[in-house]
Amino acid sequence: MLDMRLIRENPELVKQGLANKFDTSDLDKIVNLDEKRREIIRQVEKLKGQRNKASAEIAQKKKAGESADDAIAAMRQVGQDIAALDNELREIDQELQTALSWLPNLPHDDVPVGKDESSNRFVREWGEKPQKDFEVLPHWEIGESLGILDLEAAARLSGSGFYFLKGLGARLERALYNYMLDMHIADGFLECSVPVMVTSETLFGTGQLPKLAEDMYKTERDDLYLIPTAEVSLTNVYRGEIIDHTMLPMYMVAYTPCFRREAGAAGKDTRGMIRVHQFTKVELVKIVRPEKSPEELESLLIQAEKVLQGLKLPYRVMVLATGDLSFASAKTYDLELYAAGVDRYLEISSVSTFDDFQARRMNCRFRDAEGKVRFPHTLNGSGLALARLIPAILENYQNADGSVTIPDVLRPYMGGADKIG
RNA sequence: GGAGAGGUGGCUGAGCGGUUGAAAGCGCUGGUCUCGAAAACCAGUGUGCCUUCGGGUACCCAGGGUUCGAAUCCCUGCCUCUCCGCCA
Repeated sequence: MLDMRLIRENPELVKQGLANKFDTSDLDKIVNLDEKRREIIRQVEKLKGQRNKASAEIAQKKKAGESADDAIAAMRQVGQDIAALDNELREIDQELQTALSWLPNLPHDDVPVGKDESSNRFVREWGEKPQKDFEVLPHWEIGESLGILDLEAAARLSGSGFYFLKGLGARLERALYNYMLDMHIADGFLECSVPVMVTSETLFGTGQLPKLAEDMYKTERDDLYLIPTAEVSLTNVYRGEIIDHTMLPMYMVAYTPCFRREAGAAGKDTRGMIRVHQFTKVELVKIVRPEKSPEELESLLIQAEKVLQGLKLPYRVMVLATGDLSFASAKTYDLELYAAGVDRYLEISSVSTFDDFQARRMNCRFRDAEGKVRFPHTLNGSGLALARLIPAILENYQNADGSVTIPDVLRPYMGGADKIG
């Protein structure tokens, strides 16, 4: 949620930000609703002042045993006027809140302006693409031939867009998330195990609702959504609360399944486990003091990179263009992992700062050392997505004989095994 | 799922439909005292909105309703607790 005060006082700045994000919301309408809202508040509060005064007098008279019938009769009309204005105010409030809830966050000044990913800017890269003197099979082929990935079984159970790992494949997933969790915990993140079904209020808080309703699974009977990312459960942990500044910065990490309908993605990445409806992910979330958030973003990015460096997987860092940013994000770095079998870069982590956009939607605040109540900044980053990591390992660590070498750092988690196959 | 009880400030906990934004206690902050600390005493201590910056107004789980007037009465929803049932 954007600050209404900012919109009111600096509409041109907000308009520019929205334009850079290629958002077409009618900001003038919002400014007008806001003005109308304040006008009604001025009127109704004046009447309420009268009413409160009269009520006190009525109470006094009754106490003194005098008749207050005249005063009561006189206030009857005022009471009706107040009710009418309150109704009008409620409607305008609702209209204004709805309009505000559809406004995306504003991008930072240093985010490249552009309508899609072709404007994303290269930041840095790490590692060498593996040189292979044989044809590297894509992960779905090598996975099937090693007997560790059974996409047919997954389709039998759930239809297209699911994966079924077996044996050392399932073990590899477990090794990966244990490796990642251990690393993040050692670096100060609080390990959390969280609900994967949440209410619409929770999804509103992080900005998935109202805009992304079509991209999520919903349990109609109970009105709960399956989370598309653990960001939702972690970030909302103090929704509606005022926390003490000594709790900041708060670093959290959780391993969860994630659920995405991938509506509108038909035809893209139809093979293998790169784009699926259910995948697992280790997610990192930070809640921090506003003045610290730029450096917290950089260190969060480094935290995600550390996983790939440990696994010796080559990647590049991109900063997303304004048009490629998600609804709630003010600035996002993508980590793109090179996978030799499909011969392309896969988005494996998205590291974002939301400024106070999510905190406002969640109404999550903190009391600073001076006792002042303020909105914190929230950030998150994948650390990392397993359904992209496993294909990259199966492809980049593939050997000519059809086996796959297990990265050094995972071997302790794999019962000492050094290769699959 | 069935039966019952209940949701009040950071916490505990009062609160006949009418000076109740809300007693009291605890906690916290500042002060006095002290070489310093503890104790004691004194003072302060919620959030949002509107504002002509004097103030005004709203909020006692949430949303409706009754009333001149609601923390207090009524309805709906959510949540918590106890007992039973079911169950990993």
